[in-house]
Amino acid sequence: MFSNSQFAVAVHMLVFIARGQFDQVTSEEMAESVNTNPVVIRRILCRLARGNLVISQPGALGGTKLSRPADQITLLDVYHVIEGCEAYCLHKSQPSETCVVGRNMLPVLEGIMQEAEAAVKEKLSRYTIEDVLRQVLKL
Amino acid sequence: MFSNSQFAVAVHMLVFIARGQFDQVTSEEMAESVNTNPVVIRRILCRLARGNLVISQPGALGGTKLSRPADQITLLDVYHVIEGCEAYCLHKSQPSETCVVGRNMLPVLEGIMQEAEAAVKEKLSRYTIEDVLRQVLKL
DNA sequence: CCTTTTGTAACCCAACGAGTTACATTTTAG
DNA sequence: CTAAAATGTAACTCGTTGGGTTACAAAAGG
Repeated sequence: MFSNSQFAVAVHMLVFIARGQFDQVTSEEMAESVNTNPVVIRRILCRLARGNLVISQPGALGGTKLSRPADQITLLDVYHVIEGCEAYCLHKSQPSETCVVGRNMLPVLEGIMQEAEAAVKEKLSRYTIEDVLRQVLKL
Repeated sequence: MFSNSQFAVAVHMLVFIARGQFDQVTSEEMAESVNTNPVVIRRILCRLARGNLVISQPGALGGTKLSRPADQITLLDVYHVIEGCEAYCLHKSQPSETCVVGRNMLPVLEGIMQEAEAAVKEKLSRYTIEDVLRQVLKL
């Protein structure tokens, strides 16, 4: 969960796009706001597009826009697109099969971690890109 | 949050110690159950000891025991000891100061992430090592 | 046809996690 | 007093990963 900066950058990008209501935005412009390389932006952009959060157009006058209004994109949507499959990290090596604790620890921990992750998702679902944009502009 | 296996291993260790109610347990025994190197165990053990969750004794017949009953150690206690300071990852490079979004994104995200982390902590506080041990033995 | 932009591949490098060896220190047994 | 067993910790390796960078094919408008 959030072990790299991709989620934060993705939210930043979406908010940046949302602010310029009408026009499309280029990866160059986003890179400048985030202060990183455009390729880093485009890598994340790809995933956002595949997750149907944005629509990108190549070519001159190309760029990216939101696929739907900013108040209909939640941070949970972003989380789903970015975090992929493994949200948390458990044992690296398979614990002992001959020890009761070793044998059963993983499934038990799995259950607890999923519960924790569900709590996070619930929180994230309560914020939209619009909400974040509003908070950003209010500061 | 949980970007490495230390939290899982720490819980594993504590449950392992709790199961052997009376005796002390050696890092060697824990390493066998977790299936890793004893030094990996002792590194985590150190932090658990400094966090007053366990008491370790060097020397022959030495080992480790819980500092208090297993039903008085929550997973939140473990989280506090293991996760240290930075629980989540935001931007790697400081965003643009000249862009409204760039300038204000970090504090806004910080607030949201702290709320998410609080939700996780709340969930973790509801489980004790005793609870986990019971679940493990029931499987 | 030229320019602009996305989409991706390929590479480098720094950071980090985990495993391992080694050893000083502590403590008990004999 | 010495040997053995255990913790505590430093130091090293190695594989993985994240992020930055260059390069280039493909798309699209003027």
